[in-house]
Amino acid sequence: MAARMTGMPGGNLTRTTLDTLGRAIVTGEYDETPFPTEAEIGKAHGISRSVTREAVKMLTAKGLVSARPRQGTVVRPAAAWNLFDPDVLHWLLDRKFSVELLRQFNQLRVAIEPEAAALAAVAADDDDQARIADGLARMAAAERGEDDPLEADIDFHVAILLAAKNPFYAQFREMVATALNTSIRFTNTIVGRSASVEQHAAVAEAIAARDSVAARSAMRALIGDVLDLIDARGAV
Amino acid sequence: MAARMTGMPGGNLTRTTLDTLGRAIVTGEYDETPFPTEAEIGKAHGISRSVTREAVKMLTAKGLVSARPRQGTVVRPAAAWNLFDPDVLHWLLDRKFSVELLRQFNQLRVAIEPEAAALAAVAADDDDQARIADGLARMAAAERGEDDPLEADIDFHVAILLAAKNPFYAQFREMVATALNTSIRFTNTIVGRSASVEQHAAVAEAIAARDSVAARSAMRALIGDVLDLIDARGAV
DNA sequence: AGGCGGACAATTATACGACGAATGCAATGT
DNA sequence: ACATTGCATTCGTCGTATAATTGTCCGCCT
Repeated sequence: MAARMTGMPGGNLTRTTLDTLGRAIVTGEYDETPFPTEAEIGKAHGISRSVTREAVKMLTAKGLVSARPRQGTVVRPAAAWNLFDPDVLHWLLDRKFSVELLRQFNQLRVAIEPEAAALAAVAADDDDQARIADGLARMAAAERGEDDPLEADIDFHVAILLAAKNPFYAQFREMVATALNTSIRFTNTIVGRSASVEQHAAVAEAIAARDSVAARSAMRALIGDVLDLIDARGAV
Repeated sequence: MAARMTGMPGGNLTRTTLDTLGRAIVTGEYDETPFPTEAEIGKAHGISRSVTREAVKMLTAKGLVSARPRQGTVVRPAAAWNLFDPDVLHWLLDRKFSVELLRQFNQLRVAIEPEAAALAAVAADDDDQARIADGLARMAAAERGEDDPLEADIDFHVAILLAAKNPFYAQFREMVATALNTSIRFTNTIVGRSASVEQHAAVAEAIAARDSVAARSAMRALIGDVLDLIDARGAV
């Protein structure tokens, strides 16, 4: 009887259940219908109540639901969701690729990354500089078709986030990675990225020259362009 | 035999266990000694394994630990922690009030809040404007000893974050609140906040005038001053 | 008739016990 | 010395039972 979904990646039952429920919640599957009870979830997925409870507890930890006796488990308003949780963000970006969400996320990037570049200009050590330079080199190589453009782009931005030497900025690492990953098909199909490498180079040079102000404005220009692109497209 | 810690706030056993374990982890209690087994945790706290597992699962959801059979549960490196989780941030700020952490957090605020103010200048509706004005008024009142300065300050900043009309910015709501809450005893004991109200007023006026640029720079100046304060103190 | 209080029921919270699966480690044999 | 095998440990999963909480509803009192 048990579903025995051991074929799924992650192997672990609780994890797969968490994923399924998380996705269902962010796709608004329980906006009208009430969230099922533990017993119902278990029956529907062919899992025991222990597994169900652990998955629900993890959803609770991420702010997606809250549970009380007699009331049942209820989906919390989206404002209470922990958007910076990698899982939650992943589910959100996967659900249907909303341009609106992409715009909002890049509005965040335009705040974070310029400041990260400014901090990096001050705090980056030799390893950080090397990593940034490497990311840039890979972007240039990708331009010539010799490397993966997405990976290179991600590496570059992540290198700067890490070079800021601030754990809060480092936190955006996985977020930027997943967001870039899902947004690339959008931004890249619109415009050639010929200018992009130059802009990235400007950022890298400013950081290498330890010029905080220049690094900040270069990065702001870079992401600002992406935002303009999205706004232009979104306003259609 | 069971500890019956029903006197604790939050009432719920799993929650209190989560809190205890979370605090222990961020205070580095398991940096040397290995993380205990589920059975050990249960025995130590006088709780069943179910509760233990659910608490550990929540820690897993927040990125603090990872578990594998035979290997046991291990504390993940701090870089993997979900710093933007309200619980995690709370535990961190509570642990011993590190000036370094406060500085790093305000380095984040100096990225977020000016941009939020700029967005608010564009997107704020009448309710948002009213809330911002109210926060400012309360700060002024607090200046005269007629209101709680901390609450007023928090309300003001939160109002701007919400006015940005971007869920990612709204996310910082609880973070700024808790951080301000714990940092107030630090920043407030150093300098009188006479100038502070004026700076806040400048931000509010710029937003009311729908002047993004002015709002951004005013907010940047405000938090920049806080940062300078911390840097001056931290550099002793 | 209307408000109020208590019984009832539904649902999560907690607990206990058992078995399975994975895996690091050691013993063992070649 | 090395590969293989067996073992012990620990998390993973399951099932069931009981407690606690609280919304709902019914009946009683005013």
